Amino acid sequence: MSTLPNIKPVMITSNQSWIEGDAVRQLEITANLPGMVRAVGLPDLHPGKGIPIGAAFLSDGIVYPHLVGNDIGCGMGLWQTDMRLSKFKLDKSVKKLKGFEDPWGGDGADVLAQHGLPETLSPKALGTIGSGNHFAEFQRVETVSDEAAFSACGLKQQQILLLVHSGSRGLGHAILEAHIRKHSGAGLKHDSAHFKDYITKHDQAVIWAVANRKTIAERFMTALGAGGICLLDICHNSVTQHQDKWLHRKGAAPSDKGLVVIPGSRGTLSYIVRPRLENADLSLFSLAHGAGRKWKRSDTKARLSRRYSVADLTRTKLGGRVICEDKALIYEEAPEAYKDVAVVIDDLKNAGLIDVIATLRPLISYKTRRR
DNA sequence: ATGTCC
Repeated sequence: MSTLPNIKPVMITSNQSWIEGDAVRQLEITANLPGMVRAVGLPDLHPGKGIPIGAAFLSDGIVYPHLVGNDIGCGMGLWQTDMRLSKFKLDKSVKKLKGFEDPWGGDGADVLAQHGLPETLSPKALGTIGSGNHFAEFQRVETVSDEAAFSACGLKQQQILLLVHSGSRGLGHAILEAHIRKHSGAGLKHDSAHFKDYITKHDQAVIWAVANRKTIAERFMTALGAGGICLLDICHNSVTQHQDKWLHRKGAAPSDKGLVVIPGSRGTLSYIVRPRLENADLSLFSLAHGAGRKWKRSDTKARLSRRYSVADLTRTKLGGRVICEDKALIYEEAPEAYKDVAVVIDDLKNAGLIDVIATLRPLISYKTRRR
């Protein structure tokens, strides 16, 4: 008599953190796909389109492209600009930030070549943020809790930072679509030709997304007459080889790639954290990638429109400005639609997975602006 | 999430 596999996901949460039942059910179902050996739900876990977001899955001999999703390579890049906080003019900067919906005027083929990618790989989309939860955000240092680690990575309290959240745009979308058309939700056996084809394209999309965040950062800094250096770039949607198995991260930041930035929402602080490697295996070398959604996009307008006008939403409780000239999106991405990132951070800390190095305060959150 | 429909 054979027994069905029953993989129990490990949950990195506490009773102070709210996880939807739907998200847990999605996690349990996904954890029991053929070949799955371990699964982890992170404290920002929330329901997705069948697959939960804020989770990591380890499989043996098989890869599931739909667990990575369409935004292959999506992640967070953090730049330290050469603009000093004391000289940063909020209103003036807000006025200067425009035109990012137009194609980038630079040499996309050259950027791709610099990253070792074919020059024909969607060069025109490079430098565009996209929609949904993507953004570019200027920030300032709010608190430093580990001075040594803070300065060791080159951080300076007086410098304006730029956080970019974007991914592989139409490229990743096309890669997943092509896979789904042929194989639906089926996995790819690691010795098949389709597997090799997918992994090759996936790895290109991951690099493309890095190039995209870099191009976006340069566009934004150039718009303010500034330069800057990249402090970190962390991908939270990918599948990578892990020992002799395959590790899918769906809205999960790696804890074995150095410092990680975990943003809350445009109305809360972001956290720069140092993963604690000695405990990293507990969560499949993965961390929360943000606060996680609390409300469905489709619910936000009804829940908030009587409390806040669009104009209200262009300013946050922390004094930040929001550039989002899309009425639906400005409600969908309201801080209230997200869980409390402080609780997410607490859960990761209490699990022994991270130490907080610093917190960052949003100054200008750029989503989209009409031409 | 998405040149948001091939």
